[in-house]
Amino acid sequence: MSEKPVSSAGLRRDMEILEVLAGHGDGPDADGFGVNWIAERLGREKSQVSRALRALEAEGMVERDPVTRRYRLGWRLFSLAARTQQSRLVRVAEPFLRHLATLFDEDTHLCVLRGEMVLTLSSVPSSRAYHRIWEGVSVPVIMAAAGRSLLADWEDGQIRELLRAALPSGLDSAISGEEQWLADIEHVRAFGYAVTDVELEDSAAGVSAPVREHRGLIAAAISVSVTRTPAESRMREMGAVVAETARRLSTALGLPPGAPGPGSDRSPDPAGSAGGR
Amino acid sequence: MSEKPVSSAGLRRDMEILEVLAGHGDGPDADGFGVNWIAERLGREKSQVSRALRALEAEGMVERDPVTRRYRLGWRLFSLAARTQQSRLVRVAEPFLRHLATLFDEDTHLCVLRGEMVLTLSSVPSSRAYHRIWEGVSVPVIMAAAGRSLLADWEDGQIRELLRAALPSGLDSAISGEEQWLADIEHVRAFGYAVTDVELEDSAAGVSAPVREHRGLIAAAISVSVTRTPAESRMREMGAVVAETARRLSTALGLPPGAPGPGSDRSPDPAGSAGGR
DNA sequence: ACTTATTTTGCGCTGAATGCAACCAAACAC
DNA sequence: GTGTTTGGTTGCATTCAGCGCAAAATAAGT
Repeated sequence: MSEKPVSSAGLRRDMEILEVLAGHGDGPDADGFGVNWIAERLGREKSQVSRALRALEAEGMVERDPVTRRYRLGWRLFSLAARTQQSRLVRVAEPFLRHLATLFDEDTHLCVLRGEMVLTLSSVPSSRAYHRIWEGVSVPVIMAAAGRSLLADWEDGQIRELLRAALPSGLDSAISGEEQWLADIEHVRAFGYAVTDVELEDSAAGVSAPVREHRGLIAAAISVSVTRTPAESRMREMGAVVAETARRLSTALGLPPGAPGPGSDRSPDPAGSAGGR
Repeated sequence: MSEKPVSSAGLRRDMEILEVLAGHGDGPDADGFGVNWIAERLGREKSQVSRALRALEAEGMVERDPVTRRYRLGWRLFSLAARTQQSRLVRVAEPFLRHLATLFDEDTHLCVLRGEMVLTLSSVPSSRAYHRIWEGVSVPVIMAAAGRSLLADWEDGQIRELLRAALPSGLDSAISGEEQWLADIEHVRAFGYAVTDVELEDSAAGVSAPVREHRGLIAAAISVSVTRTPAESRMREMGAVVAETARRLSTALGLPPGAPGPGSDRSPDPAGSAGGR
C-alpha cells in the first residue's frame, strides 16, 4: 500500500534542508553549509538543493554568507518566532497547568516577570476551590512564589540589588532573607525548581520551576501553591515533578533539547568589575 | 516581460501563511486563525490553505488547537529559530540589556540591520511598562533610534544615498535631516554612541551604541529608548554607559579587546583620541 | 430537528518541479 | 600558464504535483 502524502514534497525538502542547517554540530565547523554538502547529506540532486536554497533565501528563511557562499538559517525564522512567542505561551501552557492541577489537586499558576513585579497570566484551580483569582494580578517579585524561578538566570549582583531595594534594610531578617533567597535561587539552578516556605512573606507556600522559551531565556514560571503545608520530602517530590513539567513545556515552546539556557556559557558581568563581589 | 520566478509558488504560499499566523493583533483576538479567515485574507482558495496547513502541521511548523480548530505557529519553527545566528546574539546580550534596563529603568533593545530595515531582536522592558512588544518587528532604518549606530561603518556616500531614497526629497527639512544624520554618525564614530532626539521622526528619543562581532564588523546595536526626555547632559552620560556596555558585549562576542574595528584604522588622527573618551 | 458557518475531499487539467547533463567558476597543483 | 578537483548554477523535455472548482463532511448555532 502506498503511503498517503501527508506533506507536500516541496515542503518536506525545504524542511529537511532547514533541519540540516539547524544541526550545527556534525558538519564542517560552525558557520554554514555548502550546497553540495547539504545535497549529499540528504541524498538529493544538487540542482534541487541549489534552487530550493535560492528560494528560501529570497524568503529570508536562510541567509548566505557572500564570501564563503555558505548558507545558514535566516532572520525570517527568528522574526516569526519572536513575534508570536508571547501569545503562544498561555495557550501552550494550559494543558500542562491542568495536568499539574489535577495531579496534586492544588492551584497552579503561570507567571511572568514584568519589571520588578510578577504577573500571573493564568491559573488552574484545584477541585476543592474556594480560590482567589490571581489572573492578571501583579505582586512584587519577592512576595511571589514564582519569583525565585523567574530570577534564576540573573546575576547574583543584580538579584542582591533588587532585594535590597525591596526588603526593609538594616534588619537582620533582611540579611538572612537575602542569603536565603540566593540559596533558593542556587537550588533552582541546580535542580530546576524552588521550594517556597512561608517565611517572612505572607504568600502561601509552594513550588515553582522556570519555563524557558525557544532561545533558552526564562520566559515564565509554573508555580503550584500549597495550602496545607506538607512534609519537606513531599514538597521535593512535587518540585521534581513541576520541574519536569516545566521542562516539557519548554520543549513544547521550541527549546532545543540540548542546552537549558545561560549558565552553561556564563557570560561576563555586564556591570564590569566595578561592583563588589 | 515576465517576472523571474525567484521563489517557488509553494514556498511563497507557505510563507504568507506563516506570516499571517505570526501577525496577531488585527485578527479575531489573540487566539489562532481558522482556515477560512486565512484564505480570505490571502485571497487564496480555502482548499489550498487547508492542504498547506495540514502539510505544515505534519512538519510541526504550525499546530492546531484540537478544540477550536485554529492554527498557530508550531514548536518546530521555534526550535529552528533558536538556532539562528540572531538567537545566539540574543542569548549573549541578554544580561547586558538587563543591566542597562535596570540601571536606567528604561526599555532596552537589541537591534540588527537587515537590508534597509532595523530588526529588533530582543527587548527588556522597564519596570513601569506600558510596553509594546517590539521583538521580531522591523522598522525602516531612518525611523529607528539604533539606525545611526548600525550605519556607523558605512561610507558617507552610501548613507546619503539611503537617506535620499527614504526621506521626502526636496524639502529643506530633508536636507537638514541628512546633515544631522551624518553629524550623528560622525559622533558615533568618535564617541561610540549616538543620541537620538525627537526630530522629524516620530520614534521616541534614546541613545544607542554599535556592537561589533569578532571581525570588528558592526553586528548589532544596543538602544535605550527614553520616554521623558531628560537633559542633554544626562543623555550623554547614558550614552557613555551604553557605549561601554556595547563594548563589553562586543568583547563577549569575541572581539579582541584592542581594536574596536574600522574607524580606528581611519585617518591617523593624531589629535589624541587614543584614550577613547 | 433545521440552518449556517467552516473545513475537507474528489477529480480533471495545467503548470511547475524534477533530474540529468552540460556549463560555469574558483581553488589548487604542477 | 595548463590541467584537475571541488563546488555551484542553468537548460530543457518529461512528468507529476498543486490548482481551482464544486460537492461532501463536519461543527456550531437556533
